[in-house]
Amino acid sequence: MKYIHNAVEKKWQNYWQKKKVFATNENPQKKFYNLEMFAYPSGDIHMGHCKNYVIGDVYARFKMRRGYDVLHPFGWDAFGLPAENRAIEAGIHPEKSTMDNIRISDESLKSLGISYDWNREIISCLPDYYKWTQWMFLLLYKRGLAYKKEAYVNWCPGCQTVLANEQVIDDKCYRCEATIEKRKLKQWFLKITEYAERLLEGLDQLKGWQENVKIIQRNWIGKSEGCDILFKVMEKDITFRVFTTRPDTIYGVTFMSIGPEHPMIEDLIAGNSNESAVRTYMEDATKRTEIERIEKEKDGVFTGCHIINPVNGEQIPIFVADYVLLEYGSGVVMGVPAHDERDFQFAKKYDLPIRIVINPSESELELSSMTHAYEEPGIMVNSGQFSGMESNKGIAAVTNFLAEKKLGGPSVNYRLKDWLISRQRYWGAPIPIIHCDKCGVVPVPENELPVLLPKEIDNYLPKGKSPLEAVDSFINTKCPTCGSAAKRDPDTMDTFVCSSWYFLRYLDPKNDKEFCSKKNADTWLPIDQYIGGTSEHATGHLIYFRFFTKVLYDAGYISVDEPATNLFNLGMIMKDGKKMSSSKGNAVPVGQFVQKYGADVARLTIVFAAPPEREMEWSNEGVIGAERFINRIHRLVTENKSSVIRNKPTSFSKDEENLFIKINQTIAKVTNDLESFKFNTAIAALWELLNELYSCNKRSTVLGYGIYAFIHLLSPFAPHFADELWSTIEGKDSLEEQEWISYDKNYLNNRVTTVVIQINGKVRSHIEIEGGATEDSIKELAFKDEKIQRHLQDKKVKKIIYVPGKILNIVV
RNA sequence: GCGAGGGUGGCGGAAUUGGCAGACGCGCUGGAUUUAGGAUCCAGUUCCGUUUAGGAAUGGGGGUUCAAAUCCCCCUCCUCGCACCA
Repeated sequence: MKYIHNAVEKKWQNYWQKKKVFATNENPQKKFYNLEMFAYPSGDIHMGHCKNYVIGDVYARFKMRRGYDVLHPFGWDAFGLPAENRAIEAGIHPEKSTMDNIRISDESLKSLGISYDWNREIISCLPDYYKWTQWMFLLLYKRGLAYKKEAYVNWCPGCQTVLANEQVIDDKCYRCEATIEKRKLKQWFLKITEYAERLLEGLDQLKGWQENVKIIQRNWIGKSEGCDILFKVMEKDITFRVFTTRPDTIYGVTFMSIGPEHPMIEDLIAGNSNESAVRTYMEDATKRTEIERIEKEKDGVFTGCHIINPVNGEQIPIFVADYVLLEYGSGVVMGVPAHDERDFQFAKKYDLPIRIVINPSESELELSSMTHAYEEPGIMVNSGQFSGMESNKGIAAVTNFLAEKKLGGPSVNYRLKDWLISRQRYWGAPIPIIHCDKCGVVPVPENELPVLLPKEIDNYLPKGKSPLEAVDSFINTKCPTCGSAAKRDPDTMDTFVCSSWYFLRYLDPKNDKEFCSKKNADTWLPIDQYIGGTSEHATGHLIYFRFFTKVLYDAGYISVDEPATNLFNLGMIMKDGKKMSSSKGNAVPVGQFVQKYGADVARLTIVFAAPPEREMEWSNEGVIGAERFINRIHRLVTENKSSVIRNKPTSFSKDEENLFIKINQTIAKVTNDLESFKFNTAIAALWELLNELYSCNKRSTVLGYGIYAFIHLLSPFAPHFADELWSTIEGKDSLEEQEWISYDKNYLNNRVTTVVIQINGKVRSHIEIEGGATEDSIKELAFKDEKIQRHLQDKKVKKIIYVPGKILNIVV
């Protein structure tokens, strides 16, 4: 008799729903916030998406059974490029497409039996959600953390919108892979850089985050300590502030480079003879993509102006050079060719002087034989009063010297840039700002939120500026301050804004007065376990939502300043060596799979194939194994139904005792493995117990108890099947309503232990001992052992090492 | 280039305060049952050695140790992140 999954799985899903088994306890005693990352509704949901849900579900169910009041919600990141691009492909209005997809996706998740509290489902493209996204924007605006500026920004010609730095991967768009261009546009930014230091420091307290993710974030924030130096331009009344980490090389400066986008260039070149040459260079440089700029030989053009070195009064030429980044430091760099490789190449190309000011401590550099810059520390030379000083000390000395003379001083720079959130796209939360000719930028008053995204729109296709600009009823409005005609900001917000605060909305999803009450926030925060793919989110979402948390903390709305104490990062599901996706044609659809094999087989396949944090290959072999596992359990239980008992047996034979020990060991192992996300080895332990129960040739109370325990342990992984088995052994209700099974500490150790006998570290024999055998008695047994005696012939025993209960190593 | 992680049978993977390498699964081999099975059950399955005795083996080389997949050094390959950050 084979197990038929379809009817059974439906039956239990209905039962869970009817009995509200997964409804959140509003007044938790022992709260546990278990959250899987927000996902965009793709409609054709496939196994590649499911790992997140399945792993999170196993953990949530386990925690519930351990007596926690678990909050396990889910919702949809429904705005933004992924959802909109999909809608455009299908030629369907984004709202219809998104809501249809959500319906399908919800069905799929329900068919997998994920233990969400569906009453708390949130959908970020609905007004009752994005009202609060807009509210968040206004909060940031009020706190001076949202501002509009004109800047060179990443423009995706495919998606026809600007993108944040975090959305540009290798010079390409993260959604459509078009090569990114630079455009000078006026855009909204969030001042995440103001939180750079706290985002960096906060990482230290995140003990439950993998070191790897923290390292990536540290690098992304890119703190760099150094010194600012003020340089005066000789020909004009201009002073540049220049950041350097190597003020000890200040005497080696032989030129100055300024980035081609720098706004001061116009002032520098005005009226100079090479004005037009510089303009041409600037235009060419701005047109190049970042990769083109990196890959080509470093070049530049002389501006006609000079700068004065503040420590020795030298006059130094100023170049415009496109290897200088406008966004880092001040966009002006001092050129020290002897001690910086880039400057070295530049100086060689233009035959600029190279002056050695640092020598290695053991030798002296020879200018004529130098092929590369010397970037290591050493001894300062040709450096005025600092000559002879160790360069590492010289950094502080020169910095102090400059500070005293008011020519500069210590400075810190971050690689992190402000977060560009404007999008010239239809499918997003409108930016709640009104532009008035008289009053300027005016925020929409809170009581007028949400600023609704108009549903009726002739053309929502991206076309380089926001489609909302063409919707008169939307764009034309009155200034809230002076009442005269004004226009709304036409852009929508980056979808990562929506996902920066969603974890708070689950705490109070129906509240129409606040994004979340303080009480609920204090009850549930922080997220106890956050689960998802971190590699793709390490520098985006996971920084953004930390940033939002800190802002809300500062504003007094929540009492934590880090959102999640534990973060578990998942590896992706692959198929044929590639990431599973419908566009690559290697997707295994959830609907079809569940129909054919059942949700529990899907779940078991995912958890057994590989450790959750590792990438896993979806294979038919894995499915076969999971299927066989279920059928084997089914047979065992049906054949022994009548002998199942729920109480621990109290008396047994020696064989039965060994089995009882195995049962207790398995309970302990599965419990520990569940706690630490080692789901694959938990299943392996269950297989072991299953095989052992199978090989019992005698029906006994221990076997009966073993089956009882097995069903318990199986339930987080295959909940429908376990509940069904539970009911066939006359269990009441669902296992979800039962406490997690405990083990008997007195039956964790085997009665008989095997001591390995080694000679010179090689295994030669085994001795089985019962109870506590002394070292001497083991030695005695070992030397009587036939195999050992043979190996010891003609040899002298030098030393004997005994590891209690494990190994006896005889050294000869 | 810099940073991080990894390399274990035919395959997915176990084993980390150093203590029997290869748990568990897949596949494969043999058998049982079944009138044909991608079903089920039993047994075997790292490699070399006909069997036994034994030997070799955790990317390669060296070291520490009674004992190394595990610790240290050198090399190599793979994956990921960052990449003109001054």
